[in-house]
Amino acid sequence: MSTATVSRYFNAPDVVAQATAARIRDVVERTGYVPNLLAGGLASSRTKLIAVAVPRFSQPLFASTIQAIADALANAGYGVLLGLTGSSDQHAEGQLVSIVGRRPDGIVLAGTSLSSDARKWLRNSGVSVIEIWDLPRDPIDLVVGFSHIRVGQAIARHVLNSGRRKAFMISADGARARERRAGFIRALRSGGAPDPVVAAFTGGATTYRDGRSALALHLESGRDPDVVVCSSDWSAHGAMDELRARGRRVPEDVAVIGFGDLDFASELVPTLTTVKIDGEAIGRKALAFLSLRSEGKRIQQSVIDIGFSLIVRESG
Amino acid sequence: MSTATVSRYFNAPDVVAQATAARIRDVVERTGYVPNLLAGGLASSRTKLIAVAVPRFSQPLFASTIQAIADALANAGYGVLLGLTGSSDQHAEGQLVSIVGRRPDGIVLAGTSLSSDARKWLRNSGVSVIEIWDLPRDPIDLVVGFSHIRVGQAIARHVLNSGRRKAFMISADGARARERRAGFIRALRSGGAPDPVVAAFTGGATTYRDGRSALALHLESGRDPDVVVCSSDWSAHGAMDELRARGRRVPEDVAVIGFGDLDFASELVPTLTTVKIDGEAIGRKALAFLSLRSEGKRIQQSVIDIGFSLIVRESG
DNA sequence: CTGAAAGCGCTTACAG
DNA sequence: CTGAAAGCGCTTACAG
Repeated sequence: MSTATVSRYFNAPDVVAQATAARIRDVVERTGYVPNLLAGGLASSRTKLIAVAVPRFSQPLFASTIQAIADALANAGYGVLLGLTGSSDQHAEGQLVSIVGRRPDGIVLAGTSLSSDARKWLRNSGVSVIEIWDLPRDPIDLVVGFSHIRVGQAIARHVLNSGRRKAFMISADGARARERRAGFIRALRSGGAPDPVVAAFTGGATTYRDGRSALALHLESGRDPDVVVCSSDWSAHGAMDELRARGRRVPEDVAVIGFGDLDFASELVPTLTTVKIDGEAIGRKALAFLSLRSEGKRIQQSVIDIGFSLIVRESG
Repeated sequence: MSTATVSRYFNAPDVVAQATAARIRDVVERTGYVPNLLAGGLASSRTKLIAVAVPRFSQPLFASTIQAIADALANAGYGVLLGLTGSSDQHAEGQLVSIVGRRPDGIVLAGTSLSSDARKWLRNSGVSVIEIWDLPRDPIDLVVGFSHIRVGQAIARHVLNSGRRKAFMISADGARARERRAGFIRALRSGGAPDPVVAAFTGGATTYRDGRSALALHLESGRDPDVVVCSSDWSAHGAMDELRARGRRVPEDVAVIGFGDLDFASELVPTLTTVKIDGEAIGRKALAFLSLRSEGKRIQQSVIDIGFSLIVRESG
C-alpha cells in the first residue's frame, strides 16, 4: 500500500475504500502510528498550528479569553504554540521570530506592544496575525478587540451619574490600562469633576496587594475619595478590604469599581461593579478569521470591535 | 552559496568563516529570512519543541510553575506547544495524539490523569515525558513533583500542634487534592482528633466563591470548627471573609489554612498560613532532564521529589 | 479508488 | 571552511 493512500486515510477518509480503510486502521491501532505533522506541514504548507502570544502565562485578565481561544482552536484541530512575550521587547521579538520559524497558520497577539519595525516585519512574514483585546491604530493584519478609551469613558459617565466626583485610580502601567485611564480622566473633566489621583503600578495587572497598599497610602495622606476605580478586580478587592479595615463603608462612603468580571466579583460583599469582556466572542471571531484565510477568502471587515459591558453591582 | 553553509550559519556559527557569515547576515537582514523549523526538525529529528499539557489555561495553582517552565524553555531556545487536557479524558488523549504528531523533544504533563492505556501508549511513543506536581506510583518516564499525601499530613501535624481538633475541609475533587485530604485525615486520626467534615468541589482549584459558600453552609448547619483547611488560597480567602462576616475571629476562634502561597496570601488580614510549592525549582529540574536526554545521557534518578514548605503566618 | 513520482526546506555525513 | 547529494516523512497533482 502506498503512503499516498495512508495520507488520504487521515486527511480525506471518505475518498478511501472501506476495505482499505479497515486495513489501515488495523495497522495504525497495532503499531500506535501517529502521522508526523512536521512532514505534513512541510509538504502541504498548512501546519494546523496557531501561535498565541501573551505577556505572561496567565496574565490573569486574559486567562479566560485565551482559554476560550485555545478551546476553540483545539476543537477545530489546531495545535496551540505558546509565546511568552513579557520579559522585554527584545525578548518578545525573539519569541516572534521563533514562532514564525514554525510557520503557524496564524498568530494571535494579546497585550503585546511591538516596535513598528517588528510590526512591519510581521506584516511581511506572510502569516495571518490577529491582534486581540485592543483596537490598534495601525493594525498589523486582523483585529478582534475593544476600545479601552471607551471603557474609561463609560466608567466615568457611570461615576458622574452616581453623583461622585472625588476619584482615586489604581491603575496598571501598561498601554491598555493607560488608555482606560486617559478615557476616564477626559470624561471626568468634561463632566466638571476634578482630576483623580492616580496610583500606577508597573508589571501586568494590578493585584490584591496593589489595591490594599495604594488605598492605605492614599487614605493616610488624608485624602477622602468617594470612588475608587481599579484596573483589575483583584486590586478592587484589595481596595475594598482596606477600606473596610479603615472603617469606610462601601458603597455608602465610597464606591469601588473593578475591571475584568472575574469569578469572585459577584461573590464579594458587597458585590463588585466591574467591566466584562466576552472572551468567548473573541475566540469565535478569531477562529472565523482563520477559517476565511484558510479557505483563501477575502476578508472585507478586518477589524472587529466586540465592545464590553459595564456590570453595575452593589459596590457602586 | 550552498544551503548547507547557511544551515551552519544558523546552527553552528563558529564553523563558518567571518566573511561568509557577514554575507549571509546581510541577506538575512534584507530579506527577513527565517529558517523553516519544520524542515529543520524533520531533517534533524530534533524539533526544539516542548509540549506543556495542563487541564486548563491558567489552572491557577499551576500558573507560576508553568510560567517558570515556559521561561526556562524559551531561554533555552525551545518552543512551547500548549495542550489543554481539561475538557474530558477523551479530549486529553486526543490532545496528546496531536502533540505527539508534532514530535516534540519532550512533554511536560501537569495535573493530567491518564488512563493506563494512554500511559502505556505515551511510554511507547518514544518521546520524553516529564510528569510534574505529583509523584505518580507508576511513572510514565521522568518525574519532578512532591507528595500530596505528605502535604496533608504536614498540615494535620501543624493543626494538632496548635491544639485544634474540629476541622472543616474545603477541598477540590481532583486526584491530588484528594490525596492531600487523605493524608490530612489519616494524620488527624492518628493524633486522636475526629474526622473533619469535608466540602468537596468539582472542577479545578477551589475558588473564593467556593470558600464563602462552603463556610456559610457549614456554619448555618450549626457546626463550629476550630480550623478550616482549604485546597487553595482562594477558597481560604473566601472562608476568611465569610467567617468575619459571621463574627468569627481568625485565628482566635478558628484558624484558616490555604494552599499555593499565591501573591495575596501574605497580604490578607490576617496573613494566610499556607503551603508553598517552588515552581522555579520544578522548571529547572525539568529543563535539566531535557538537557540530559538531548545529549543522549543516561538518567540515573528519574524521579525527583522537590518537596514543599508549610508557611505559618497569622491565620493559624 | 490507488500508486508512482516529484517536491516541501532543511540537515548531515562525506569529500575536498 | 564549503559544497554535492541523500534523506527526513509527508502531500499532491497526474495517470490509470
